[in-house]
Amino acid sequence: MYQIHNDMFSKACEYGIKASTYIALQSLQDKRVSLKEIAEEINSPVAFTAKILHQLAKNNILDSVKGPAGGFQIEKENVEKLKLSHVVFAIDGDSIYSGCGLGLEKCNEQQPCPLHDKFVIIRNELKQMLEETSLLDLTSGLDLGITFLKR
Amino acid sequence: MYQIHNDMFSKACEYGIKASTYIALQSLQDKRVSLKEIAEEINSPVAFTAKILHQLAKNNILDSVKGPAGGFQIEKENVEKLKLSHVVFAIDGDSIYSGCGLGLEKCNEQQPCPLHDKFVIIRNELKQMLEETSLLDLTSGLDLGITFLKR
DNA sequence: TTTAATTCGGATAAGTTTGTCCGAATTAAA
DNA sequence: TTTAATTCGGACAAACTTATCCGAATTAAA
Repeated sequence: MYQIHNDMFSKACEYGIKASTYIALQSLQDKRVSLKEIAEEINSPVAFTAKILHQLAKNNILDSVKGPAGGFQIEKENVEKLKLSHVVFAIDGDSIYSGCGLGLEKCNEQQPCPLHDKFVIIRNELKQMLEETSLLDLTSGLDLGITFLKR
Repeated sequence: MYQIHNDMFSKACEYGIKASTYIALQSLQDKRVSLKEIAEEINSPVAFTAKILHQLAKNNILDSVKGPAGGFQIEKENVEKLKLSHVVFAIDGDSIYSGCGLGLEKCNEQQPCPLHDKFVIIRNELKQMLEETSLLDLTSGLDLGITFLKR
């Protein structure tokens, strides 16, 4: 009927997470990276990625520097402090934390949809995972060639 | 930046689940229900809902009858057998069971994305929830006014 | 047999997300 | 000071999802 609905995250969010992870990895080695390099490394459309990086920079997740030898960077000490939840929030807002699984305007403990209780459980686990996973966690396997940001 | 990304399910899926639940509830009382009534009860756009019901009927989740006094129905004995996973699958396909959290084409145990392990855990819980929740489960609270399909 | 209620199903429109283009602003280096 | 590399940011285009419209097919009832 429709195209496959495959997104726990939006594309913007996927790119944001992958870009942040790559930037974090390079930042740990004191390397600043350009938009072009990032897009290549995470296999994402350049201009679209630019907007997402800009958004992340505005939300103080990344530092951006214009001009030659400019690019994006994350303060070393922040690589561990920054969690997936921060990245997701900067791009998609607090959507993951609110909203009814069946799309009801007002759905809560008092007047829940039939799926409410079961849905809340799953979402809280997602929330917890996002809040306890840092950019540092995501970089760990990359160096060793255990994990990948493209393919 | 973008609109709030609020969907664990697509709208089509939300309507499909709510409609199936309402039809199940009425079917338990041997009532066949019309598209119009369904759309009203679940607060969904009529024509769009028609397409989703049609899709569910094609996948043998619903029985549909044309003509006056026609409408949609679910065999009583199927109300408990039909799980959320069946409804979701009929509308969105197997998306929930496949696909990488970060959108990689090839992401698996051997060559995972950095989020793979944590993502798989969450998704398996979602999968399990969908597979063990029946339409009967969803109807239980509706009669008693404990749960709601609109508002 | 006719009528009317209903689902079926294609065409099309509207809205959102994703993606592209291009010039402006910034800034390091020549 | 000029040049060139880069991010910034708006306008626009493409793709996908959601939604509407309307006629065809079906069928129970008048």
